[in-house]
Amino acid sequence: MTGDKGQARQRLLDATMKYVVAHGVGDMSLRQLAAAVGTSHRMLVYHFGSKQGLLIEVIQAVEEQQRQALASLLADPGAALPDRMLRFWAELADPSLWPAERLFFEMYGQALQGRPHTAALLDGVVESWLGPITELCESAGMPARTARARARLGVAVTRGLLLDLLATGDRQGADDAMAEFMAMQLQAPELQAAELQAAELLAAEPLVPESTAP
Amino acid sequence: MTGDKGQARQRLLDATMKYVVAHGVGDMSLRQLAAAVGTSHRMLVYHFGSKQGLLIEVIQAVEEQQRQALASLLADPGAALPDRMLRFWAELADPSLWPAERLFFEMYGQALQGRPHTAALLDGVVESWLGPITELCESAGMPARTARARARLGVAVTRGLLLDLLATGDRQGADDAMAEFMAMQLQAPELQAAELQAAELLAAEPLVPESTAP
DNA sequence: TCATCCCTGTACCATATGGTACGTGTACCA
DNA sequence: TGGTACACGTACCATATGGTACAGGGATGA
Repeated sequence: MTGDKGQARQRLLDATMKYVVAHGVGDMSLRQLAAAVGTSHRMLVYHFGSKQGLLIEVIQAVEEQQRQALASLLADPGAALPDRMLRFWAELADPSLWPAERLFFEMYGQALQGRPHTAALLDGVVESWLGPITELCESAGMPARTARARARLGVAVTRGLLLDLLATGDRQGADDAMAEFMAMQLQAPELQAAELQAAELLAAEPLVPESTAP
Repeated sequence: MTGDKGQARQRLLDATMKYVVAHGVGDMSLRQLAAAVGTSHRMLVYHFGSKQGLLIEVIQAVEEQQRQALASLLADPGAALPDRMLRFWAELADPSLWPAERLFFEMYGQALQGRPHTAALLDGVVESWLGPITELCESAGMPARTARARARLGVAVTRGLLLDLLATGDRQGADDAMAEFMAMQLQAPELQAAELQAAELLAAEPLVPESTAP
């Protein structure tokens, strides 16, 4: 129809992304997908070699979208740090992004269980965010170690609250918790002494393993 | 062998839990499971009715373990709040619990995507923790609204850092971030003014949806 | 001894899956 | 005009899956 080399393939990949964002990646079969995107499963194998190949491309595309989201966080350097964080949270918490975030956590969970392709997802899943955010914190005047810990904490808070939001749908509750975190940061921008104290407590803690998950 | 009614069933359920904790629940087939626990897939269907039935029981068992973990958090009321939180984190972060936590996040991700059985997992996944922890915070002197937000934040931090830890294996980094959070709490136990300010900022924020996940 | 009940295994079935063989159409280039 | 490369569909295959029919095994109680 088009004739342009690779164009059909790209069209299929885009349609697949849409389908996967909407339906998840867990119980995806080539035939269902093909029917949904208006082709035959034969074509998917033709263009992507195998189901694995397709999944890998999808995951890479998701990673690419993440990197772009990160880049957008670093843009607009005019605004103050808390303001930028608020904007970022407001974007992430918007329902229009929920399907993509569900997909992210689904693939994250599968990757943690060692699913072959998804495993690569874990490589930079924390580190790639840490660098830039750490710089952000340092530019706000924090010492290096504090900045890194604070950045890590920020990523954790964001993901944890997103998990909450996706499960409960309670936007108000999640916003309140994020506001609390912001407030704590505004109130306690520097706290090397207390931080050191807490770290020592943690290091000296006797470990008492017990039943299970959080 | 035993003759006691229901005992064989319980044995299979226990063995299934072990298998599922170790291998995940995503690509579990009755035959693989049966081979791993030393029986035939026929018996699994016999005892649990269907694969669905088995999964439901497994998930209920996981939830039960969660409730027990929560109960253990509330025990030992002698220690101070930050100390108790540190103990709790030290327990959760111990590698012996990682497999169970991987399973938790895997099922969480599947539940977010609407997998039939797992969906029930989301019901109390946040709320059941919020109540007790909120009480904890209130008993530490926080006003009600702050306490609830702080509790929600605590759950988010814990789960977020656990996600980090499971992906990176960087115990030190996760501990540092948790210590930072503790320090922030010690430094800023009361902050109604700043909290309100942040909440208003968040409420007035113009929403600018963009690409994708966290 | 017989009957009953719980448990277990073997063999089987229908289905859905990922992947392949083969044929066709269409555009472009020589 | 012929040829080549890409795109696409139909039919098919081997396999693995969840679930079922059937046939006991072994213990308990009458």
